[in-house]
Amino acid sequence: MRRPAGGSSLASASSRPRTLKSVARRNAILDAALDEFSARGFAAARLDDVAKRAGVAKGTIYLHFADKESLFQELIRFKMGPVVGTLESVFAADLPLRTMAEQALEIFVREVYNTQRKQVLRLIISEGPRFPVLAEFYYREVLSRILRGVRAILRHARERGEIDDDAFIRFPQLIGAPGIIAIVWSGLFDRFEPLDVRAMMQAQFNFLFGTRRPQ
Amino acid sequence: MRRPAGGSSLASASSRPRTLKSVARRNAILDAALDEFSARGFAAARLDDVAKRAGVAKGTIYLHFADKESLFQELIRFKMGPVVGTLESVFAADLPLRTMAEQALEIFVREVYNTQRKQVLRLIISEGPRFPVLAEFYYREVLSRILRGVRAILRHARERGEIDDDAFIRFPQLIGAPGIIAIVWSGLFDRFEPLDVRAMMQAQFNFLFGTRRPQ
Amino acid sequence: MRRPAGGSSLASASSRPRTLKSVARRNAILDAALDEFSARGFAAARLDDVAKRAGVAKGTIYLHFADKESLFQELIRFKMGPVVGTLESVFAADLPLRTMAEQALEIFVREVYNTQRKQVLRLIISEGPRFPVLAEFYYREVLSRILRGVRAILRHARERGEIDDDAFIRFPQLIGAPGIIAIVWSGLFDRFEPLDVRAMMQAQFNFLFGTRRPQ
Amino acid sequence: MRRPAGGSSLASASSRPRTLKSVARRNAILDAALDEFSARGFAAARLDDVAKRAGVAKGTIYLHFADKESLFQELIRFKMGPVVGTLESVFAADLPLRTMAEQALEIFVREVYNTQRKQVLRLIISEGPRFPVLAEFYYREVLSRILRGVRAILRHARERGEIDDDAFIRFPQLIGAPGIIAIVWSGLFDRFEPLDVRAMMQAQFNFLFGTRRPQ
DNA sequence: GATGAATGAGGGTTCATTCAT
DNA sequence: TATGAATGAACCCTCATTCAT
Repeated sequence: MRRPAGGSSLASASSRPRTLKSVARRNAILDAALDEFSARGFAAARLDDVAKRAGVAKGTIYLHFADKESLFQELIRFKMGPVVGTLESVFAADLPLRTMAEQALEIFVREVYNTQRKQVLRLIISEGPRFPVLAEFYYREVLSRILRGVRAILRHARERGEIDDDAFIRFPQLIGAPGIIAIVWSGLFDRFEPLDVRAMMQAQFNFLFGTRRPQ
Repeated sequence: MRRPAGGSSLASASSRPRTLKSVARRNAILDAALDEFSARGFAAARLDDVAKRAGVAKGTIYLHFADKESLFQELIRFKMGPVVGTLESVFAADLPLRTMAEQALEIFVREVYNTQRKQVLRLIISEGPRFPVLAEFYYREVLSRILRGVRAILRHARERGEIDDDAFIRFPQLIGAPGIIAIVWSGLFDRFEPLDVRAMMQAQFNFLFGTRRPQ
Repeated sequence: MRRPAGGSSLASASSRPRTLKSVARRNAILDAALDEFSARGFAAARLDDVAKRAGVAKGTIYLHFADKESLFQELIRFKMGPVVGTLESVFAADLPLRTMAEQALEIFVREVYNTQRKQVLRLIISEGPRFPVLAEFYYREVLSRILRGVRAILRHARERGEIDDDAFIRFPQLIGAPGIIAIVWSGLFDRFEPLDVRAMMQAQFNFLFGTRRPQ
Repeated sequence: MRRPAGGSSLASASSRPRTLKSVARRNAILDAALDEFSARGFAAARLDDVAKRAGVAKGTIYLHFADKESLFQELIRFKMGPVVGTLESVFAADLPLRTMAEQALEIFVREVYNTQRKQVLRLIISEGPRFPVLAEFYYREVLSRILRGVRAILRHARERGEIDDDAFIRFPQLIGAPGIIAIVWSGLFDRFEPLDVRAMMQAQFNFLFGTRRPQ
C-alpha cells in the first residue's frame, strides 16, 4: 500500500537533503504523513503518529519540515508535482477524442485512483478550503493545465467535426467529474455500495462522446 | 442532572425540548456550529467559538448535546433530515424524464446549493470518512433513497421507451455528479474561476437525456 | 514568606476578574510565579510548577495571563506599582536631608528589602536586559520618579546650604547604590559573608552627608 | 572516546588541549558562548547558536566541554581568572589611598568595564544565584581576594592616619559599588539615560576619601 | 578530531469537558 | 436552566545530547 515515492518531484520546493538516507527518511515521513492526514484529517493527525509510522523520532520531522502545515503542503506538492509532466505529454498527442479519453481514463485509474494520489486528491478536497495556498497550487499547477489541455483538444476535435457541442468547452469538468465523484464516493460509501470507477467513467464518456467500443 | 441530549438517530426531530427559548437556543447553536465547522473543519473548530457565535455560554452547548461529536452529527442530521421528505414527493410524480430532471435541478439549487445545506454537504464530503456513522446516516437516510427513487423513475422511463440505455440505472450518480462537483469546486477554486452550477447541470442533462429546451 | 499582595496595583494592567475568588487565584499565581521565576529565572521556570505552587491547574494560568511572558511582566508591574505612590509622599515632605535619607532607608528596608520586592528587583536586574519593555516600565514608573524626587530634594538642600556639592545631583544613584549592592550581594554571597544592608547604607550616608546621629 | 573536557576548577588554565587549532576553537567557542549567554541568558541560549557563531559544529562543543553548564562555568572561570593576578599586583604597591583608588578605577574601566568582562560580571550577577558553584568560585577566587586586599590597604592607611573611619573596613563594597551599579545600569537603562562610570566612581571616591585632584 | 543528523524528554499552550454557583 | 471558571490531557515544537560517519 505504501509506495516508496520515487518520482521526479517537479513542483516540490525547499529542503535540500544530501545523503540517500536523508531522502529516504524524508520520503518515509511524507508517506507516513499522507497516511495519518488521510486517516484523521490535518488537524486531528498527530505528528507523534507520523513519526512512529515513519520509524523516526518526532524531532526528525522538524529536520525536514518547518512545521505541521509545511509538512502537509509539501506533501501535497510532492505527491502531485509529478502528475503534471505526465499529463502534458498526453495532451500533446493528436488522436481521436474518444481514444484520448480512453487513454486519460487509464492514466487516471493507474496513476491516481489506484495510487496514493487518490488520498492526496481527497485531502485537497477536504482540507483545500482551509489551505488557500494549497488550493491555489493545485489549481495553478495541475487543474488549470489539465483544463487548458482538454479545452485545446476539444477545440481541435470540433474543428475536425468530431463534436458539435460547445458544452464540453464550457464545462470540461464534466469529463473528469466521474473520477472525482468516485474518489469522494469511495471514501464514504464503498462499504455500502462499491462503485466501479472505470465503468462509470466509460458510461459518462458514452454520454459525452457517443457510444463506442469501450476498450 | 445532565440531560444526555438524545436525538434518536432518526433524521431531524428537534429532540423534544421543553420551552420555546430552548428550541431557539438549540437552533442557534446548530447554526453557529455549522458556520464554525465549515470554516475550520470539525477538529479545528472550537466550541468556545460556537458558543460565542450562538450567543450562549460554553456550558449551554452541553445542555443540548452530549459532546462535540454529537453536536456535529446532530447538526448534519438536523440540517439534512428535511430534504428527504421533499425528495420523496418529487419522485412520486410521474412526468417526462427531462421535466423531472429540470425540477430536481431547481430543487437542488434552491434547497441545497443556495443554502446552508451546501456547507452541510461539504462537511459530509470532508469529514464523512472520519465519521462512519455519519456517512451511514447520509447514505441510508438521504442518498440511498434518492438513488432508489431515481432508479425507479429511470426504469419507468425505459419502459416507456424514453431511454434505451441502462447506464443510467447502473450509474445514477452521473445525474447528480455536476452538483457535487460544483459544491467541491466552489469551495476550492471559485476565486480563480467561478462555475455556473445550473448551466453545468443543464449541460450534463443534455448529454444524458439529449438536448431539450433548457428552461 | 508569602504576602497576599493586596496593594492598589496602580500600574497593573489588563485582566478584569470579577469575583473575590478570582482575584485571590490571580494573586496566588503571581506569588507562585515570583517564587519560581526567582528560583530558576524566567526561561527555566516551568508554568507547571507555578501552577502547582499556586494550587491551580496549569490551564488556569491562561485564564489570567496571555502567556508566560505576560505573566512575568504583569508580575513585575503588579508588585512594583504600589511602591510609586508611597515614594511620592516621601518626597513631598520637607525635612533635613539626613532625616529624609534615614526615612528612605527605613522605607527601603521595610518595603523592599524585607519583602517580595527584593526578589522583584533581582528579577529586574537579571532579566531586564532581555525584556526591554520591562526595563522601560521600571525606569519610567519607578526609577525616573525616584531620581527626579531625589534631585529636587537635593537642589532644595543645596539652596538651604545643607550641601555644597553637585555630585549628588549628577549621581543620585550613589544614594541608593548600597541598597542595590546589598540585593545583588545577598543573592550571591550571603552564605559566605552576610551583609548588613542597614549598616552599609548608614555608612554610605555618613560619607555622603557627613556623620550624624544615625537615629 | 569522549574526553570529559576537564578544567580542574582552578581559575583559568585552558585545560591542556593538544593542537593550536584546538585552543583556537576552544576560545572561539568561549567567545561565542559569552555572546549568546549574555544576549539571551543561560537557559535561553542555544548551543546551536553558540556553535554557529563560533564557526564549529554543534558536536564540537562537546569535545571541549562536558555540557552546557560546564561551558558556562568554564566560560566564567576562563574570562575571570586572569583578573585575579592583575589585582594582587595592585594591592602589593604601597601608595597613598587616593592614588590607589585612581589606579583601581583605571584598571576597572580598562580591564573590566570596556571589556567582555563587563558581560561576564553581568552574567555572574544574573545567573549566579542559580549557580552556587559559580558564585562560590567568583567569591573565592576574585571577590574575597579583592576585599582582603582592599581591607589590608585600608588598615594600612588608617595606621598612617590617612583615614579615621572604620566604615571603609566594614564595607569595602562601597568602594566598588559604583562600578557594579554602572554595570547593572548600563544593561537596563543606558538608552534612557546613559551613565558615566568614571565620573560616578570619581564622585564616590570624593565622598569616601575627600576631594582630591581627580587626575 | 569534527561533523551534523537523529533522538526524545520536556514544556508552553490549547481546548473539550466538568461543575459549583 | 444557564453560566463560565477551572481542569488537565493532549499535542506541537524545541533543543541538549548522542553517535555513526
